[in-house]
Amino acid sequence: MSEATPETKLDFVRQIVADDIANGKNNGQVQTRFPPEPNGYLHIGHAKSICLNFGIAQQFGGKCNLRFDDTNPEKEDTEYVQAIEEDVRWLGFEWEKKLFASDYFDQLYEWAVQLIKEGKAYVCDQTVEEVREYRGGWNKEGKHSPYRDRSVEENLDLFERMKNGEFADGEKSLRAKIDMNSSNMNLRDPAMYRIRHEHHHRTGDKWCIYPMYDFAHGQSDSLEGVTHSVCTLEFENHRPLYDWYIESLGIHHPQQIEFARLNLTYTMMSKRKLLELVNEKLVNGWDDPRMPTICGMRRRGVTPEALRAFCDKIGITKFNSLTELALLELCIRDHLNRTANRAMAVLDPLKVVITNYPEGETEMRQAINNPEDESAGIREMPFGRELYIERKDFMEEASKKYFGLTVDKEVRFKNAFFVKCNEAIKDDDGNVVELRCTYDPETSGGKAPDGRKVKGTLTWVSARHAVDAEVRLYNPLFNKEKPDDIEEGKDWKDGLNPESLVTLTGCKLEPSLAKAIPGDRFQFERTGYFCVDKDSTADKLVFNRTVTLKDGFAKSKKK
RNA sequence: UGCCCGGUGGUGUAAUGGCAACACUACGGUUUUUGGUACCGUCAUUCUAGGUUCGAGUCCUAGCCGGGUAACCA
Repeated sequence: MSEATPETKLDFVRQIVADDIANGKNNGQVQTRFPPEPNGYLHIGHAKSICLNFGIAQQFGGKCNLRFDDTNPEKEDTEYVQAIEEDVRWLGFEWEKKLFASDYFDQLYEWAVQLIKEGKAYVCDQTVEEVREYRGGWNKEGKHSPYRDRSVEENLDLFERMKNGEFADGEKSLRAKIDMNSSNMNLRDPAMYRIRHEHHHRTGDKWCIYPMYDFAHGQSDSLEGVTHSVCTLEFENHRPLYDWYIESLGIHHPQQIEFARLNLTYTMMSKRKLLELVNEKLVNGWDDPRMPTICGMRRRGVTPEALRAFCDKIGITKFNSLTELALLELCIRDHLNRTANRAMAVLDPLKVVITNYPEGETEMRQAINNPEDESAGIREMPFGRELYIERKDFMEEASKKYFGLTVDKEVRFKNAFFVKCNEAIKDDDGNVVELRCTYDPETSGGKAPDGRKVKGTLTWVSARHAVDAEVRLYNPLFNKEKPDDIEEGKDWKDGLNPESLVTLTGCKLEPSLAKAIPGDRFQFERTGYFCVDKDSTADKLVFNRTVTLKDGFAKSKKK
């Protein structure tokens, strides 16, 4: 269970945890939590946090909860709760407890009353605009709200009446009485409760006042016995407030630790913008395989193992980094290379007729399912007179660097024979529509008895037995490494890649693929990793390209 | 403009005062019935300037650069 070997380097968060255990802090216990707000779908950035929080618990013999920070009913919904649970489980983690901040609304209310009684909180009648004005600025002192010195009795009465629904939204708020001249804006009498006559997805209409994140998060951690409250960097300035509430209330004090969120090249991580892509139908839903969402990546064919390996490789620091998409692709390829069975598929078919192969005859050729995994076994695929190869595997004129077929050149058809092209048949427009070739029956093992060698090995499928499929090729959703860097006068959506989805129809697959079901993953040899999409039916197969293979030839061509 | 947090190859991380290490990318090569995989090789004055120290990427000071931050969002 423990991934920590003596050589394992601990990131700074794990180092803190390890030190705390060594020092006997929290009685050597470790409790973490993953605390999403159920207002959207999880993306790969959340995966980093999930792997960190659950990973720490696993590694140090602790526990990790899944807690929904559902303190703002406006944007939240059970649809998201279910999706989040599914995604966390799919990633390979199981929570100790499933919790909701909304379960603590009664306790939180009592704590608010306690702070009022201690003169540390007051009901304020200022409008949002007035609060902003009175807060001052970075170089501007704050001013006390005229309601700051209300008596405890009045505050108690007013707060109860807020709860009872006697006031309209925005009419009043409960504020912490801290320091209107703090250099940290979060401490200039922050709001604790706001009035929202809104239906909550779990508490229904019981409440019309809702606690702010700051007044709910730390106390929720505390209630759950969280020892290490790990969150992202933008909450650094909230830590003093987190600590202030905990200390004022005199309750168990978890330690908040902040780390840098994930940034990926060619990828947009903003929840708001992802929502916009979905709403404006710029993508086909949250699980569009181009989306950086966990469900999108799942549909695309990415494995949880690959995602976890990625999260492990990127490390945890406080540095605002930009990770290259290539690293994610490496992790995906690495896992799929070991686990995905090989198959032959021709995405852009060009017919090949083996003129010296008897008409109407077929023979079965053996193919290794996975050269990286002997236990995957072998399969058979039919070879005959008419075949398909990739159109790009034939060139009329080619340099010596080209390993494909040209007229008068011989190549190997993988798992079959040496094949030589004799003639390219063209249509009236001059397009090559068919290759007339001959094969050498003596090369059945893939080698020639006379020792002659071929440079190229091509993939192929039997025309008579091939099954048709639609294949969806995915490219990065954005053209730019940093889609958030928006040029003057441009919109972030101008950076969308028009070729992020390329749909191919009439692709020809080896017959064994006919029985593939949604979720099945394969390596189409020499092409990439593909999985069966959920749109796929027995009548119409649909494949998604998860990631291409590394292509050394394409690279050398670029030069 | 204040406050907070950062800064190590193209990228991401490591080095916990003692030989700057690992991975990715790129480039070159070996092997190969996938131009895949595997394997080998090449790529750094640790942001700058001072200081402390026998010794500084690491500690101190200043500067420069980057990020966060002034919702009744999280």
